[in-house]
Amino acid sequence: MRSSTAGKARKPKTEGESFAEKVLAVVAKIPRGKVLTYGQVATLVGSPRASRIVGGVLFRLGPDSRLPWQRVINAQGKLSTYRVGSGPEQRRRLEAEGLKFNREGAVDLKRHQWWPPERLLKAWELDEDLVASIHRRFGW
DNA sequence: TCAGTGACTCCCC
DNA sequence: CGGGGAGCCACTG
Repeated sequence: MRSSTAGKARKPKTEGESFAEKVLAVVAKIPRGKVLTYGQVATLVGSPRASRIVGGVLFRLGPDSRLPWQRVINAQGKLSTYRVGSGPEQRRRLEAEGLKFNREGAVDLKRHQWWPPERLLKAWELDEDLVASIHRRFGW
């Protein structure tokens, strides 16, 4: 067995799912009419600072995916997908679920942001310290 | 193996 | 409230 790469910690990989797979699993659970931010998703899969990677995963997923990718937005309550062309599609889908956009193109996160129920957190085996940090960081 | 990349976030002014 | 800039880190070729 190779004696590891020098320095940086690598992704588990033998630990079952990859980062991307975890992201998709979380996204699949977001209820209709609710949203998560990229940062929340990253936090929920155990890498609080990997929000950009979450975006990359969803980008590669493609707009035709069966998953509710439209329910992931940025921390400002706005859509980050205009840059890649799927902004109108995402907005249309969210409005179809009852979300309202204000004049600046943002939804009310306080009202629509979702947090998984305890049983899901358990199923995802989130570290207790992580859950505690989530409470602190997002005031959940 | 490794440097480049980006559907992000935060911080500072 | 808005814009600029610097981190961030899994993924990609």
